[in-house]
Amino acid sequence: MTATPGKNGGKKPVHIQGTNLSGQDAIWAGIRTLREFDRKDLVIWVSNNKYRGVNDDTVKAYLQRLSKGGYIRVIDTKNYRGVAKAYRYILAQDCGIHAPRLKRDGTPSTLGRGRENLWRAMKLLGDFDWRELAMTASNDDVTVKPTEAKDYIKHLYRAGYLQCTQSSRSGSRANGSLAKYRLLPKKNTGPRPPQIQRIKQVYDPNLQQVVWSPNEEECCNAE
DNA sequence: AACACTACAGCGGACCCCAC
DNA sequence: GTGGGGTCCGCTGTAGTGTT
Repeated sequence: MTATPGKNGGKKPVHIQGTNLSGQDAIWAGIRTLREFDRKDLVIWVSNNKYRGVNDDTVKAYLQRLSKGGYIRVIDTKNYRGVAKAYRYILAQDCGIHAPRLKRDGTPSTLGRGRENLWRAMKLLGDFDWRELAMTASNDDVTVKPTEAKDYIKHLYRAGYLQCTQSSRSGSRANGSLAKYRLLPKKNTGPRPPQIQRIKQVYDPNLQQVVWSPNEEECCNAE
């Protein structure tokens, strides 16, 4: 299999996608609405309702994962003119509004869970330093390293999402303390965590916009 | 200890081929 | 002609290492 260079296959950066629903989110919403469906039903529903331009192959691949994971079940197959075959699925396990994140073999994926926990912990804690944030964001399923929490704080602070409520005191090791931060209420933009992209810019999927980039340092209000 | 940078693993989406 | 399966590529999130 060789991808044609000009076709630029592969995942696009979230800010290019320009939607607050991932393909999987849209597909899962369609499954929960239809309950019983074949692939064509689902593609039509998704394109009409949630996510214009979702690729048929994306639906196909996600259905495979859901099927392997036991979230949907094949209840029927039908033949077209005795040639092409189509599966009919039924929702077998409804885990709620959030689309299950699955690996190719159908087992749960923890990718991105760390950021979700950090974002939730910020809203929960009020004032926090990076150690407290990492501890609160960690649970049995996901371990958030302090350095990850620190990096996330750094970027959100630059993006103007966090207020520094207490500077760090590193002069004396005995009574030294870590800087404390607080999420600004007006920056609690929604349930989805702001993402630190590979090019180090901060993208808020709730607002569907880039809120800070290294080229626009002045947009960061260091308070 | 804190910060900066780089590399890697694995996921999501798209392309292509093949079976029916 | 249609749909399933395999594969590839770019991305994100995470881990590791070096520097200050």
